[in-house]
Amino acid sequence: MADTMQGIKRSSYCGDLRIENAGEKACVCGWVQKQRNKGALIFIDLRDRTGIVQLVFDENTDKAVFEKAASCRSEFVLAVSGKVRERDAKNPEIPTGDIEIEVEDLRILSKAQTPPFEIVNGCKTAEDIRLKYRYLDLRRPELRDNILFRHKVMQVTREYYSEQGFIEIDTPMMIKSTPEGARDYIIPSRVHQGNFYALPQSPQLYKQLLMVSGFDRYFQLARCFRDEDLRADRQPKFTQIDTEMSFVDVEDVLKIGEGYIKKLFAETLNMDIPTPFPRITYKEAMERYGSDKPDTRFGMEIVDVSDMVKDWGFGVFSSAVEAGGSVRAITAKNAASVYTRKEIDKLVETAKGIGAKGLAWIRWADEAPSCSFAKFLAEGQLEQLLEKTGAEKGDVVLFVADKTKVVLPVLGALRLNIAKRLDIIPDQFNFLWVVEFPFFEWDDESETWVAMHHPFTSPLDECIQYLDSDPGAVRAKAYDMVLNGIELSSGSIRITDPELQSKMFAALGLSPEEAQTKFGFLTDAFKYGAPPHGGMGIGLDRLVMLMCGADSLRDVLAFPKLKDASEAMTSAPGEVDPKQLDELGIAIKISE
RNA sequence: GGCCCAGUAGUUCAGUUGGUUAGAACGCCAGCCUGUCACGCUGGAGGUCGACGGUUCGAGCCCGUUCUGGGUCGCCA
Repeated sequence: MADTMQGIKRSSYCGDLRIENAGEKACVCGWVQKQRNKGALIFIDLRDRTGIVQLVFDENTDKAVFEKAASCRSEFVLAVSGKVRERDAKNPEIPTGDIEIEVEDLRILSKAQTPPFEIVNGCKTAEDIRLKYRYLDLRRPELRDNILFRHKVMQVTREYYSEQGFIEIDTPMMIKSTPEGARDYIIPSRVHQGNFYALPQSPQLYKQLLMVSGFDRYFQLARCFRDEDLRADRQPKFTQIDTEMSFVDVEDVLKIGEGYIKKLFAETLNMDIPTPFPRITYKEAMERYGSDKPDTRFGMEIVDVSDMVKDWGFGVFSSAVEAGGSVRAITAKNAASVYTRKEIDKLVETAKGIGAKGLAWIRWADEAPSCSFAKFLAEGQLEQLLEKTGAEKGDVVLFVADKTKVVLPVLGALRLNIAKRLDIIPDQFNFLWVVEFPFFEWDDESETWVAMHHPFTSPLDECIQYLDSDPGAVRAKAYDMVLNGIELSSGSIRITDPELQSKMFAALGLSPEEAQTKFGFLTDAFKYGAPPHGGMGIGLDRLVMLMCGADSLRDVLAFPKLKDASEAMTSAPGEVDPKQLDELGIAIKISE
């Protein structure tokens, strides 16, 4: 039988004891990190969520307690009482290194099997094994500290938005499924057989209704769900710091967002993030970085050489420009030593994988630059290209010629790929706003315009005139907060004018009837007095991940899902009792 | 769904040209040790080499199929 806590009470966390406590009696509880048996002297490192404290047992003090200590193995759960004393041999490596506890009462509250991996930082054990024993993995200080940090972030978040007059309001988790956007997780209804709720992808529509109700400023640490394939930075359930404000325009929303980041970094990492954040339009972000979420921690910006090369007679370049596309380049400084011919060939394959037809390049390693299309160039043209791209000896220049909507993302992806390889990305936090997103995006598959953000996004005032004539030119009051190449937040000013809203639906090819069925409850609400409003949702998980320096969302979530959206410990999802299915009127048909 | 990478001891890995009984480190178990803190020393246990099939006198290694895990593209308004 295990010992109990009868008659004792924890007086302190392990990691909190200091030299000032020397001479005091203390009772601590925790897990055995390590037992070191010296023969007639045993040390045990006891761990809880605050850290580690050393226990000491002397054979000559109390034989019975000593022998009990000798039986302790890793991960046993102990409660000990004794005297805190200054150590003979101090350990400057840990905060409690000046003291130890001379144990008088030792309780073994729970024995433990040998864990399948060691509970230590820098654990190299494969992640799937650690996820199967997540409760053990979470004992590791680095993971534990991420979870504790996440708690701090959530606290500061609530504090900031409350201070700014935002009201925290829950919105429903079981909502109506709308076929827009990502795939929904759906929940069958028993009462309404054949009907389904959906888990929310975001509280978008409800928070807009709250503005109509007059709450004016709303926030929520909202749980959101999307049934799409997972990535290191994508989980099926995620938490958004969801906000909405009334009587505002773009400036007001961005200012609140910046203020939040500034306070958060100051109070959790003691870092000053300069505000306002740099702003860049979507168009400029695409043209300079080939991405709508640019990583601005390094240069290697895209250069347009279309005008220079279009008449040079090199078919690959000239035909791309003639077809309405462009020829653009990036210059990787001092890359020639890493990017040998063979490595450049790999880059070409990478580029093809992303959608490019090929990659032209100049590699300037030796005295004379070598160029993949040298034989098509006339005297002096290579020099012109080198000058235009700013290339010098030691550099590699890469060219992509195609439709511009292929060229830019390909170069953007190569830019990131190369920067990682060359290890030139400094460790810093570069926040920026990407603004003026296009409202519409042409979808090749359905051959229609679709909303890039969502159909309630307000166009820029000066763009409304193009709605009918040139949808592609319509820019929106939509903005993203970007940190180090990751989209942290997305938001917009919404449409509240019914007339404008119907025009947007029409431009998206939605008939008034369809619009009414899908979104009627929102547009109807707007008929009763809707304040202008807008907001944003900040991805809490991604934010915490970046602040912790973690590589994966799984490192900042207590119980993440695996790549196939299952859960390692409970192996959810699982089958249900046929009776449950009967009540729901559901029959299972496995598709091939 | 496509592509790439990896599966050998509890864990992390090595394993040469296909050749005797598959190794190391950590962990685990036992013994010794009064100031350790990555404790030390001695000894020990621990393997369906992911699975199936094939080639071969002989397969951890070669070939085929398959399973599992990870990354990535598609997808993610």
